[in-house]
Amino acid sequence: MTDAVSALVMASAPTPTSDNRRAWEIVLQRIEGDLLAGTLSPGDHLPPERGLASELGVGRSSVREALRVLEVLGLIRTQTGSGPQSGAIIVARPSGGMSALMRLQVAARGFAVADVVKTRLVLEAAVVTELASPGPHDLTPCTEILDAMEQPESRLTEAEFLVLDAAFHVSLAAASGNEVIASIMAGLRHSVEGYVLAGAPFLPSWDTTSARLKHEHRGIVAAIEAQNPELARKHVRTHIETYYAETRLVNANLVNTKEK
Amino acid sequence: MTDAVSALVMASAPTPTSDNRRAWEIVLQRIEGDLLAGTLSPGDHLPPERGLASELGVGRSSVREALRVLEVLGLIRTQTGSGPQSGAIIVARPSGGMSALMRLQVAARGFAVADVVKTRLVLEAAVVTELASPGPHDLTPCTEILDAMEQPESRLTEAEFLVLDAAFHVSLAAASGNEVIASIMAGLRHSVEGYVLAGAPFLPSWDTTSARLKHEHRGIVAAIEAQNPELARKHVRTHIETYYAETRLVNANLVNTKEK
DNA sequence: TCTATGCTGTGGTCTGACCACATGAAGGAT
DNA sequence: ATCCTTCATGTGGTCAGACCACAGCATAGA
Repeated sequence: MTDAVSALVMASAPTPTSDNRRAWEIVLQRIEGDLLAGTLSPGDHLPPERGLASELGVGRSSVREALRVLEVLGLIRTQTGSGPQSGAIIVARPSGGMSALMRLQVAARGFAVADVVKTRLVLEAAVVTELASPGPHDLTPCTEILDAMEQPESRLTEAEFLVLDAAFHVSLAAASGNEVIASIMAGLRHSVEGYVLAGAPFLPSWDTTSARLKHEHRGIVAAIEAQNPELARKHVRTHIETYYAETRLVNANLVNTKEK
Repeated sequence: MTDAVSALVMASAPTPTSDNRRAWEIVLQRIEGDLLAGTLSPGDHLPPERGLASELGVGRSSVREALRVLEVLGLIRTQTGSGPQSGAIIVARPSGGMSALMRLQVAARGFAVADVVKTRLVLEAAVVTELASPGPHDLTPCTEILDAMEQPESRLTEAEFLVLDAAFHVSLAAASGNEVIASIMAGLRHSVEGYVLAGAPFLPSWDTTSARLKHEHRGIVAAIEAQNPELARKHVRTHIETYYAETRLVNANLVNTKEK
């Protein structure tokens, strides 16, 4: 369809007509512009909602719609009260926004769980490849999480275990130093957390599964520390694919259970 | 810090106290729940804002804040008027939300441009590897975009060319059949589009650069069609890294220009 | 049968009001 | 002088009501 392609080019042309933007978009663009211009930086306060509204000539509710978007996207944090910590503050924490986006897209069938898992595989393979190559990589946070998972006296529930499992994988991505990949990993992992957790009680043996997961985690870390990228990738592949196969089985069981 | 780890576990515990959720979160969770339960599916209409508000016992403005979030995240599309196309409709288009998220995070310095480029590299290498392996892959949309880029009579501006360039890379990801990777690629590409476009006029020769880009695109497609994953990855790596090196150079020039 | 007109319900926006909250200044007690 | 209590202030969070623009549809008329 050359029509579609030409439409693509057309869409990039600016519309010199009247201001068709909705009021909350004006607010959003203003803040984005201030960020790009350096007028606004992480740690800075946004103007009060009422001030922003009168300054931009829009209603306070429109300002609030824009701020809500920024909050969900992980750009700002809001707090009531007075003082230096109150108001809306630029924070730029992408993980939360990424998680919300992916979780909702999975819920709305925009993202297939299988694609989420495949993407995890691609990214985590790249992460361990990077970590297994020479360089200043600090795996301390990762191993600390593994230690916590293996405390026999802590009697972790399935949910707690899975939280730590997610944290381990995200910490690997964080250790690679790529904030973008770390955020995406966090989003991918959290987006399917509900499915994994819902299926846990239906596993043949949670003890067996969790023990295997813990063992595989150690294997990944060992391969990284041995600077063996191929082995690390292989372990990651096995880890995630087996995990997913069990999850898929579990979901099938869930469907069967519902149908009964 | 074992403290941090234990805090992680604590955070997963439910809070049995009063309902601390904000009103718009109630709306968001309601819609997410309906999606997960299958009550709401892509193509369905959301209840009218006023009805949702009274049903959930919140104000209409709170409902609107939640809907605004869903709209930016690419889950719904809203339209005024009456009839079957009006109201809020579930659409589940993740690309727009991904682009908005990443663009704003780059603007707020939550994402470094270098990390964005590295992530593109990782994902696009995986995409071409997949495409170069046997299977039913339709590259027609990709080559049509390349055709449009090479029309000598179209006299594309830099902006139009870059739009098509972005579309080509996204179409590759889409051809691989992984919607998650395709959305992320779209987001990554669009998040840095402003930087690339701003630097284009400062390139030594736009004709030379664009000709090289077009040639490299053909090389990538040729390697895919030859089912040569290694060559395809190599071309992708060269393509993106050279592109980024020029962009970085351009940004340095921009800084120098500003300092003069 | 076709056309024009107005009704209806939708999202989009603004205004004003009230609340809960955290801070910090003012004032009183020690 | 120091400490504690009290309250004024400004912030976000929320709601109710009003109005607008718009798209469809039913109705009445030609």
